Amino acid sequence: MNLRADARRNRVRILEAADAVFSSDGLAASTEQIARRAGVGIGTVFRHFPTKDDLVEAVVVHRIERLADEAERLSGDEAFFEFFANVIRQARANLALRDALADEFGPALASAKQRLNDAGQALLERAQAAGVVRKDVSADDLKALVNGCLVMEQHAPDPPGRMIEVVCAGLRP
Amino acid sequence: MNLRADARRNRVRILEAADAVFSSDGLAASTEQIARRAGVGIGTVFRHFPTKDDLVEAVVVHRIERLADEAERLSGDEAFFEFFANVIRQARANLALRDALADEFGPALASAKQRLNDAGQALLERAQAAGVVRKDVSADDLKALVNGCLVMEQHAPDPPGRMIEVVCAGLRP
DNA sequence: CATCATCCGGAGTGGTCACTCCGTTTGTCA
DNA sequence: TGACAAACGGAGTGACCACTCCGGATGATG
Repeated sequence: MNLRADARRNRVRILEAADAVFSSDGLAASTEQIARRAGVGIGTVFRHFPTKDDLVEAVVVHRIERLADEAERLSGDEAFFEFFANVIRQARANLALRDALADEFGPALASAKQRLNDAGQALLERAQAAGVVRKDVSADDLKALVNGCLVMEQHAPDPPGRMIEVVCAGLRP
Repeated sequence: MNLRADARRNRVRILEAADAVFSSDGLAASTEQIARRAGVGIGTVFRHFPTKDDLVEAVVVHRIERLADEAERLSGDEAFFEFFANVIRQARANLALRDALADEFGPALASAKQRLNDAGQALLERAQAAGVVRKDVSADDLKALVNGCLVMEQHAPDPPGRMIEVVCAGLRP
């Protein structure tokens, strides 16, 4: 299971390059672009990560898990709105995160997204119980709201955050 | 400029096929798929419409112009909300319209979209003057709101229209 | 009916992508 | 230091796309 020194070094380089490229260009960026940036052949990328989805997961899963962690740590009646705004803000700044939330990839990413969704659902229900969010919004609507609001923020002119505010206002009873 | 009889017939078939395919599969559908459905070779499609954008425009522009017409005919303080809901509802039912609103294509489509946007802007300003829409929303936000709400409706479970209501509620002062 | 411009069909071109294969290089360890 | 497993590099493969090209078919015309 121990990698050779050069393999270990290249693996790190590939992950750094993938993080940079995916973050700025989105997950549709080509594997070759990542290989170039890492100073490595394409074959090397595919030995370390046999599938593009594997590379995507290696780069993105921990970001989503951190989002879920942050969500689970929130408290208070307004926690849901903080969660919502936080997800949008981070995904707006990171195209890898944005694409990971919008599209389907490997199973590890799917379960991380499930965790995030569960955390969001808990906050949503708490907010609804506190009467700060309308009751006709379900947990299944959450992904839709997040992705839609993300598109709004992406297309809207500066200053950022206005669309988040509009949607959050619409979510109140 | 008069076409031969078979050319005229094929042109109609291609337009019908393109309308059907683009509407149900989106504008990313391949030209070959349309040729097959029209019962025609790919070469024939490209003689009538030298570029895929040309074909897209031939199918979609009149739909957007009809939306603009409807918008210009609206009146009353709630007209903006009717306009907004109408655009979303139609684009949700027609993937060609959805993609045409979201992405860039030829110049004819661009100017049709401009007309639609102008009509929307007029309604927005009227609504803001009447005090039914918050004042910190600009005309440039319109496309963002429409596209984002479209994504919401696409991802949200039934019944349709709930996301429209949330966003419209958020747009009120 | 013959002639010919017009139009048709679909194999072919060039581009991009994820992914593979194998000859070559390199780290490791006795 | 020599020998070998491990890792590398990048040309090659196959799939999909928009778009082209030209030999053959066909509708218009006198």
